[in-house]
Amino acid sequence: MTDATTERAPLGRRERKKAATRQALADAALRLFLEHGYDHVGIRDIAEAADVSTTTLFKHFPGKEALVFDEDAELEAALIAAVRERPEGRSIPGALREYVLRTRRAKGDDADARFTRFIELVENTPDLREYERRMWMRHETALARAIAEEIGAPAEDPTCRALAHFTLETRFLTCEKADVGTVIAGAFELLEHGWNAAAGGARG
Amino acid sequence: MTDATTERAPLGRRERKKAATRQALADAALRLFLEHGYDHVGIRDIAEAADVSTTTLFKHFPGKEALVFDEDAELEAALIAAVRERPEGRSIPGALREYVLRTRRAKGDDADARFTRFIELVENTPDLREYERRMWMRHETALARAIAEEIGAPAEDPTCRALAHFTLETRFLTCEKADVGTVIAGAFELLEHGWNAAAGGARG
DNA sequence: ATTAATAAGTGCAACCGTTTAACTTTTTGC
DNA sequence: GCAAAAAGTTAAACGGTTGCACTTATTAAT
Repeated sequence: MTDATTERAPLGRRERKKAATRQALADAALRLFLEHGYDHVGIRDIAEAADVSTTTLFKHFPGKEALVFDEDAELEAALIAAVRERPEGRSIPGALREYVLRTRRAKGDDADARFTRFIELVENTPDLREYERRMWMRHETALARAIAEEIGAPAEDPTCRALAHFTLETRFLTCEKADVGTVIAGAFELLEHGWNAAAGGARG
Repeated sequence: MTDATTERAPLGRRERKKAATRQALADAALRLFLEHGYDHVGIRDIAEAADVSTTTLFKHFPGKEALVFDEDAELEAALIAAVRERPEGRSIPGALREYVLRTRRAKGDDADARFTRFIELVENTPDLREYERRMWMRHETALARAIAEEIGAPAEDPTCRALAHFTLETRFLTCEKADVGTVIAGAFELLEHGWNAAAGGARG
């Protein structure tokens, strides 16, 4: 999903053109994907729809899947903040559960039909799901370090890393019949109790 | 890895030839991969080394990565058995931890140098790691059902599914400095305590 | 035994995502 | 102004994968 409202620096003629090309590519890609399905749209189609060559496309995006997703620098910051600035008396996995449940993309609530279709596209396209998962999982190390710092454990503490890993994984728990919220709750059932009971006692 | 010792049914001339071709392909692939590295060996190289055409290769294996891995029907059975036939008084996550630690492929212990090189190949090749992960994770549903059945929970119980998912994931916890065993232990630290403390009390 | 149906294997050309290399344009620093 | 660096563009290729038309070998039915 592309969000063009995040510009601030006074960018020169060149960078403006670059951004425009990038945007044209992302727009064309999303439109075509929604129209014909991810697998039925080729890189060459997208490039032509944006009136550039395929080589130019790959200068802007590292691969076909990346055409659909935006930067995620802010995502990691928010994730860490959820741990660091959690309300008084709330446990770390508790704060993480709240964050995951709050930021999970639900299909029905936001009135934006366009966004709903975007979510469906990702969920129904294995390639895109996999790509999103890899992107999301890259935050594991940062999250693990934040958790460890928060409780004064060594940066590589295995339990902290496991909590980080499992927390991030909750977003991709497969759910056939039960709805997503229930499955996530079930997962944190394990994690919260496990964290509280784990050796080391004085965990926040 | 290929293991030719699992034949039992009296197979006809045709299926014998088929198996031979398949074996030739797998052997050639592994040999070439170890020799030159996964990325430096093309499908066409492997096909030629096995003296078949690329079309034939894809009749036997669904993709390049599959040339390296064997069937995994037995793996799932063993996994389920670890839960079902666990010793008296041992908890389910306890049995799973024991199974995971026992069957994890350690580089140094088995005296087979060939096998060691095979493991290194997989671990150093992102494509192969990903493929192995996907194969392994396919057992999630079966494991979740076995766990649920074992404690008399509904087949789709979210906590059981979460335990299954997280258990399988332990094999792919990234570890930069700490060794694998320590990280797995840290993960089960969470899971075992969480499972014991989770609502439902009478869990075995 | 002949024959029809099935399945393995072949060769080739194509498709698709991605990369390379050569070339042109724009920007930047002197 | 001007040369060097950076970014943009293009056509061609590469590597995994698939489709198609065809040959050959095995099995099963008549």
